Amino acid sequence: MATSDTSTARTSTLTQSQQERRDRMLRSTAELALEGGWDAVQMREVAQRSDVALGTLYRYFPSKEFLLVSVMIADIEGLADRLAVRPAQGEDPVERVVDVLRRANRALQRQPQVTIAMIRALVSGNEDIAPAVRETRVLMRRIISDALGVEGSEDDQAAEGDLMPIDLLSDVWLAALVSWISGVEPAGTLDPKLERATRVLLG
Amino acid sequence: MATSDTSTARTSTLTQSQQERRDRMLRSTAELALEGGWDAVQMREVAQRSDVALGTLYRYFPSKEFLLVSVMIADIEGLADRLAVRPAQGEDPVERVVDVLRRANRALQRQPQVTIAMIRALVSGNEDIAPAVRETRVLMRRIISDALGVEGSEDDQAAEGDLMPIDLLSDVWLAALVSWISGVEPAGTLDPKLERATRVLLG
DNA sequence: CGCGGAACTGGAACACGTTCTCGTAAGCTC
DNA sequence: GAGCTTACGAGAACGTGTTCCAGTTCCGCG
Repeated sequence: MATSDTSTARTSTLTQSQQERRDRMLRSTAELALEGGWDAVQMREVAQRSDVALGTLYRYFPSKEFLLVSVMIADIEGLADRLAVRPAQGEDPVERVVDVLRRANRALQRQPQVTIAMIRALVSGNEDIAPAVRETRVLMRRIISDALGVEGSEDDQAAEGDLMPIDLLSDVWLAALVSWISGVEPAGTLDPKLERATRVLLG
Repeated sequence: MATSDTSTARTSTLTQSQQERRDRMLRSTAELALEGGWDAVQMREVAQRSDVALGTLYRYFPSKEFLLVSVMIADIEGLADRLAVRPAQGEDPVERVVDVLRRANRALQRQPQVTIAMIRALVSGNEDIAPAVRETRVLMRRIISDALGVEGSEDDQAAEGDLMPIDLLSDVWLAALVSWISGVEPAGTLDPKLERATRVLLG
């Protein structure tokens, strides 16, 4: 759903070739991040691999952080699509959330260098990417609440019901990722920690 | 306690003049961050204000992030000292935690530019500052558990009792700070969010 | 005191994110 | 199709974090 929607605000004003250019840049970024992490994602190199001038890269993505957060958004949308196709396992809503978080973390840890680079950009504090960062946070929350099977009405305005535990859980998720990329905790502690947190917060 | 301890590992091997140099550099950093935030903390400028050569600055603090995290550690230790002198208010342990977090946030928000710069360094993902980052996380957790009046034995090994809620709360605290510096949430939402989180997690 | 090594200074040099300039190509309107 | 506007390409240029180097000072030790 997310990838095939050609009428969104972001894609509507781009020609075909522009869309392709944008995709190339995102792909090159992911490639470079996969090969050498944050340091390997160098703007000149991204531009070159994408057959695009440096200035063009900056026209599409006004900073390195913006570029990496954009990759992250695309990644999360991909994850959301996969989750839509094959929803979380389990009868118990809590179990489903645990399952989803595990799958998400597995995907993230499969390419640690990429994840680290993306999270680093996400929390960089760069002001000009605030909307993009907000979007990732919304997506993270949505992944959790979808798995939980939230009973709220259509408009996300209402349904204050029990949003807070979800908010808290997504905060814990973010903090866990930050702890990981900061070298404070090894990757292996992510899942157990989040599983316990899920049971405490939603159980 | 933290500031007057002259026998710790970090300070024991430094001469008087070296200790003074180190203090000057930390002070200059805080000054510059106060004036113009992250961008204003420029290594050449820090060195110049501290009457120190650039190379010397780098001998003491191997990166800009390390420098700012060091300022943060000093800050938190100062806060811990103030808390030791005038402990948190309230009969109820949960209320005390709420109170402490409020005081901490007030201190942080009084100098938003400084805080933003410090948090940005804290979550930078820079590998060579992992120990320092770990230290700040320990200090943050300690502030919470002290306020809560944790009943564990002396050695922090044992007392698994209910450390997790404290861990979670400190994670939420970090995530809230990150949300703030990322421009995802305004500063004003920090306190209410943390207060509700505290009640949910510790209540 | 004299000496050897570590610490410090001043400054050049390097790397990479970001900006700017200028000429060319592409797409839109009449 | 002609002209106008906007996007793009190529590359120079700038700023700042970081490293490096040659010379100097400081400090402990014989």
